[in-house]
Amino acid sequence: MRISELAKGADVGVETIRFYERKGLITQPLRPANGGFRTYPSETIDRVRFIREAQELGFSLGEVEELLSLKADPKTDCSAVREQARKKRDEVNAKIKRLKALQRTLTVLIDACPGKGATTNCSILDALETGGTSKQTTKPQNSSRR
Amino acid sequence: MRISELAKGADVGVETIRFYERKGLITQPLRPANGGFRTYPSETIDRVRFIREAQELGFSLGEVEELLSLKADPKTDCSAVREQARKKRDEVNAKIKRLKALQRTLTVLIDACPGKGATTNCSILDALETGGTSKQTTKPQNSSRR
DNA sequence: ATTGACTCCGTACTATGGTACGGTTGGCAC
DNA sequence: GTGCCAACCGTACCATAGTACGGAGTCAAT
Repeated sequence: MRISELAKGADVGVETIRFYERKGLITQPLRPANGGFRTYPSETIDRVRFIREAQELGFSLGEVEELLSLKADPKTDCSAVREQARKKRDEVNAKIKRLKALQRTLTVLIDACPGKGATTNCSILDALETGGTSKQTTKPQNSSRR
Repeated sequence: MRISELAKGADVGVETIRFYERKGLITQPLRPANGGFRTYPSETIDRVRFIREAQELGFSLGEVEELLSLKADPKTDCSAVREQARKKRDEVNAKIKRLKALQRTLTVLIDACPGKGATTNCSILDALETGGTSKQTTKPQNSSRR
């Protein structure tokens, strides 16, 4: 398939494909020696879709690369890969937990909100105090400036 | 409290506080008429912390503003606020679902990985086929380019 | 009253993740 | 073989989210 078909299939622009190629997230197929256009394997669509999905879930392209490279060097041992995957899974779990906390806060807000009248108590920051999204209520007083 | 104390309390740089002020995410206290430095109410720490937390959970500053403005205009009816909160909660729920799918994929990968030897089958994209993170296996063939 | 740390403010610079532009070449149809 | 669209490629530009910088003002201690 050609680049425009790939882009369409993954629902991104052609420029985005090229951008990912420059970033090394997808490998650019060689141009045929006899001249002409590059042809992409259809699996690349899945790869690009995965990139978008992971990105929308809050991973940077750098992190997406880490996720994708869970396959890595075919001559190295697999245990490192598994460790990486575990680490990533923990990260994802942590993120889920925090999102659930935020979700609870929003529920507190929704329940507290009378649904009509002035917007007293309809603040997410007020709801926070009741429901709690904060990971750290007591600050650890880190002295080192950033 | 002064700006540096606020920044320290929220674990961000002073410049970040100023940046949020420019963006309108936090209101800049007036400088005392008789000259001198601005003083910030301590609640602002919570506000800034919330901004960081929401951001890390994948909300843009624009979206964070939407979350924070779930309080909005004190003279308008509260039902709009509640609707907004519901919408945000649904967004958060959707994100949690997708993260769970990714988490399952990672688990499939971890389980499939022998833990030693060459890294065959230790690819997240292979695991995807087995576990499934894709929200849409059959593409909706959207004709409009982007 | 001078020093030093902090504040204020504008402007400039950075990184990330694209998006657009313009010129050239390639493929294909008529 | 002339058009025309798409691919190719480099460079430029954009928004977001800060971060750094330089000069002037402020506060507090010595």
